[in-house]
Amino acid sequence: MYICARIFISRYKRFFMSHLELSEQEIIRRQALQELYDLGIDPYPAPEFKVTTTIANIQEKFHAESTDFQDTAIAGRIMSRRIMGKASFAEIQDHTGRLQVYISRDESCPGEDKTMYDIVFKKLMDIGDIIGVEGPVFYTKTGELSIKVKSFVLLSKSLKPLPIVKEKEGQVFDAFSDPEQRYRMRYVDLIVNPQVKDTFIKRTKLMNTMREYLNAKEYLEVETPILQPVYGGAAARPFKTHHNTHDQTLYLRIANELYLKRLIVGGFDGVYEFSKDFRNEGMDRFHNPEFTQIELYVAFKDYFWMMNTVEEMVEKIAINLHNTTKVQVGEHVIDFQRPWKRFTMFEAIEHYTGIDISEMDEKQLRELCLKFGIETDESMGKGKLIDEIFGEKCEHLIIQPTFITDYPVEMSPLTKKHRSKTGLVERFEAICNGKEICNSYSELNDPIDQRQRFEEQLELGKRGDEEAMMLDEDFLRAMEYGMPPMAGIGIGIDRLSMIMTNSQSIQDVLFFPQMRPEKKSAIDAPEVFIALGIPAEWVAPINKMGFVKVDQLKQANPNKLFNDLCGMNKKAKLGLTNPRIDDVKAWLGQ
RNA sequence: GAUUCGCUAGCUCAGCCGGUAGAGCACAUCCCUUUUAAGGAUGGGGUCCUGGGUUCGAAUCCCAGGCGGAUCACCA
Repeated sequence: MYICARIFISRYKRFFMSHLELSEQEIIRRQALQELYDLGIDPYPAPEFKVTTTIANIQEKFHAESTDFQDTAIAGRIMSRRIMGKASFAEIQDHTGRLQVYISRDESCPGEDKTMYDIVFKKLMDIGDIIGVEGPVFYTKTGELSIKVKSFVLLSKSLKPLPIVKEKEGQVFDAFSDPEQRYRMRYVDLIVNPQVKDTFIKRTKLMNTMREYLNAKEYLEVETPILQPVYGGAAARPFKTHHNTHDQTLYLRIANELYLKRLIVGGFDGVYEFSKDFRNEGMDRFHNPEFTQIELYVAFKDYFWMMNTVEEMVEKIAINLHNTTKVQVGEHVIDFQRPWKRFTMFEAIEHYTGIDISEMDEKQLRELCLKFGIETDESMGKGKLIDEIFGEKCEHLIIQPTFITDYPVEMSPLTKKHRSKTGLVERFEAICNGKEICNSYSELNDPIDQRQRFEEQLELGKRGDEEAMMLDEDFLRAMEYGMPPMAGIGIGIDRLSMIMTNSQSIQDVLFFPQMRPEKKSAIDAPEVFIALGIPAEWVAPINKMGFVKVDQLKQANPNKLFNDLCGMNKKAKLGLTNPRIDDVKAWLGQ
């Protein structure tokens, strides 16, 4: 009895309930799926489908006199269909583009049996299905490049209707543009919005350009720990996790700087890593909790050398992606042609505010912040105040790629002191489109100085700076063995990708940006309803009426519920035996 | 976290001085052998985000909540 009920429930879940939950179009597609099986057609076949070319290749190489492309086979997704009796047109999309195919009944079914065209193509296939087609390439009467289909095969049946986006002369109709849906269902976004694919191809090309550039210089691409017992190398709040075996707290890395430097101590000349870093902070159009940066460390170089290197590398990226050093970003055209402008931080502040702060002490800087309307608090040292002034008054105004050099020592605990200017360090950031795209220094390699800087950080931490760095004893030990002088840099891949692809939001350059979990309304399992004495087949209709929890159902008016259920049975042609009013009252415990 | 805007059919959106829920595309049926954002005709399709309140009556007005966008704050 128990087993019988289980079997019944599971069958009913699969067919009956599922149908009530699905949209009409989804039900129709599932019926088509069954009809395909009935015709002996596997909607998800195993054998390889051999494509002979890509759509882009056809579009590029075919012309009216071509004798190639007589036996062309392509595979892709049906994006539109126009059925005109014995002849139809469909658009197929592969990974390179879209092409029209022409399917006529007599060309695709030369024999007596016209089932493939009349039933399979016209009735059982839908927009979104993935098919393979074979036939010659030709131009239609209206001059549209097409494939005349001699045969076709269904490769994957689509059960959910795609959003239909149409476009003519650059004007887009019915765009699939809701950001939430685009980011949550990136696969759909990629199918219907071709420019999205392009953005991500550019992002990969950007990283490949860097990789090729650095490999050509024989720097070694390495991997370092993501789970770190002591996080460091940047100022940020971390994600915290726990390793059971060692009963140990671990942090997801906020940067990989300290590990790469250990490798330089170990004797590598140049190392780099594309690293996913994690910072437990706010989210907006420039910030995602996980993000990518490349960090590069090269022994025996200084920050001037690094400026030249990053300039050259980023210029190369612009050229590889756009065939020019000029890139359209929002309203601006940004030119990455070398050499980039260079300002010291003091020069930049003087340039944008007219005030020379190079001789000011902490008190004067605090007063200046007050004058500029910049909020300050007691935890802020001199360096932080200068950084605030720069951030508030300069950074957003810098559109063309510009190096800002020579930062205050307080903000840069891992940076070598300036060779000639006291109170400053040999550090630069490149600013572009009002945002930092990289951060670099002549790296501190004096272990005594480094220990002192860490201790100053601890002091800042005590003053309330939540981002002050932790003291990393193992890193200091490495440095005590002797660390070569070196230049190091971190480049934000997401930020740079945004600029290089003219994207407004970091979410547009991440395939799967972090989002809140999708809300699932709490519902009671069918068994809970059945326990009230409700026949299994009536649970789905009751759910459909909005009663998804039994508590909710018990509040219902039994007379109305009885009427509604009988009404639904009739209207939706469920073919069920109506309950009696006393049954309904019994379910509700009345 | 704060402010603000949005959530209506599979998709894009209208309706919002309260009175039977709409359009285009998509879908279904029929007709049609070269169409192109779209062949023609007919038709089906809704928990108007959720919950509460006001009211004879709420997609619409009020309150609370959910999710998302934008701006701001922290940060790369």
